[in-house]
Amino acid sequence: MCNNGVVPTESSRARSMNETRDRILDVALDVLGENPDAGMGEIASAAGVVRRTVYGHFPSRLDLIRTLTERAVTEMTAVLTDVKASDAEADAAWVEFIARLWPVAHRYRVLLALRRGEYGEAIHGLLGPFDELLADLVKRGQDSDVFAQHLPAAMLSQLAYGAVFAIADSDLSNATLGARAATITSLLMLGVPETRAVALVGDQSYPQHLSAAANRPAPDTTSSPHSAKNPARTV
Amino acid sequence: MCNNGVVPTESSRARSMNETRDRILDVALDVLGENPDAGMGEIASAAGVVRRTVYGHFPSRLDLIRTLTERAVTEMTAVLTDVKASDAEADAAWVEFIARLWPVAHRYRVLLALRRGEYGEAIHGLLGPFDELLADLVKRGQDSDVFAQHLPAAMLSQLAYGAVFAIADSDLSNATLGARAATITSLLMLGVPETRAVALVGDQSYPQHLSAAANRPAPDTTSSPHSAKNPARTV
DNA sequence: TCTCCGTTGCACACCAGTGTGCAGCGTAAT
DNA sequence: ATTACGCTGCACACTGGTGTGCAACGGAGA
Repeated sequence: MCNNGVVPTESSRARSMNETRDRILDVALDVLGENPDAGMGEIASAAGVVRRTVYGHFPSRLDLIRTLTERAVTEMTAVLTDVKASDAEADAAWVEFIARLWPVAHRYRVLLALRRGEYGEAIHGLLGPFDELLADLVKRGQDSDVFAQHLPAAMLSQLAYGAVFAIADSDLSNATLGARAATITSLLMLGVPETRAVALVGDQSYPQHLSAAANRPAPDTTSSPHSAKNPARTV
Repeated sequence: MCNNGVVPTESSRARSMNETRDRILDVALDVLGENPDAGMGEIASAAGVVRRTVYGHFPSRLDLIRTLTERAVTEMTAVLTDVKASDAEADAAWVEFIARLWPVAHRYRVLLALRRGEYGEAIHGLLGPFDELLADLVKRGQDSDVFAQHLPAAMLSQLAYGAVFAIADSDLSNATLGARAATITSLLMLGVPETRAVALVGDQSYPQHLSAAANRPAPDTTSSPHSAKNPARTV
């Protein structure tokens, strides 16, 4: 043994093992994103391993999903706390939050789906702290009259970021204008006037270079290459 | 046989059979609303019959769910087409639509859940025509600059009425202010300015002509303590 | 009264998924 | 070369749901 520390300098064996583990987690995020009811077999083969191997890393399906969720929640929470730390107005903070969340939003969409279904209780519990953080941001906005108050902050925040994920899950998910649309939509339902919303997305995150593209770039009545099972599953 | 017609004047036997059938459908709507993965056994016992009896009326689980969905879609479509028939502005039509849908919204919430999951494809297909109708209404609003255009009508409409169902599913579901909150929220995300939204819900629907009709069919406050599994599941 | 038939209760067979045990294989470390 | 060990492939038991078959019960209708 040349390693008296804990984390640094893993043996090649241990490293490749962690690679497998991480790959399983990554792939599971995708697979479960497409079909929250996917079995361990599907996840395994998608990760290029055998079902038995998955059980070698995660004792149970719940364990895998919990690990998955903890990972995602940690990342999202980090972004959110960081954004909230700034002294910006709530609406600007929201825009920043969505902008930084967007690139990985399609990965975390699965959390909303996982919330229902078999392990919903557990996943819901893990998301609890994050939900509170988010609700707090919205509450701040409501208290400073930046956001509307037609709904309690807890619910309004859920609706707003649920809408963001719904859009991220749609065909617009990759397009940069998807981020813009998602941000504007969420701002609107938070009660931000459209002019203000447009102004915010215009200069806060995605500067001028694509400010013109808002109006239906692709009517998109047909497609839906996305979502293997249910096209346009929206909310 | 005293009955040469088809529907009218059923024998007592046939009537009680249809009662059982309808009761199963009704109960299934509630049970599946709480847990979309509920099995035939759960549905059966909730309806006060045995699992075997359910299979006597519906050859398969899919058949039950399809019948359920067709029923719901028919009702919702009727309301929507009726609302669209008026020459009101799109936003006013939307308000009217939500107002008339609200009393039964908690029953149809299950459709959104059913859309994912096992039979998602089939349910999605059945909802298709309704979705188009709804998208068309939103499109009309966009074309007349009543609704915003940050998203294509097809998606915007889904998001908006998804939000309505999400609110209907929440704790506010029974309170009349739930309807108000749902309407305002959906209007906001459709791009209607807050002042206009408030004005619309203020005098368009609840006051005089509908105030009595909006909550007619037995407030039904008791049934289904709601959300057995996941509290505040929102979107 | 007797017959019909919806309902019941229990019996199955049949999946599909989970989780485990174990022998063996290949490869990096010693 | 030998060991350690992650991965494989196959075995199995178990669970929980679906859908069916069938004898029996019981009330409404002839």
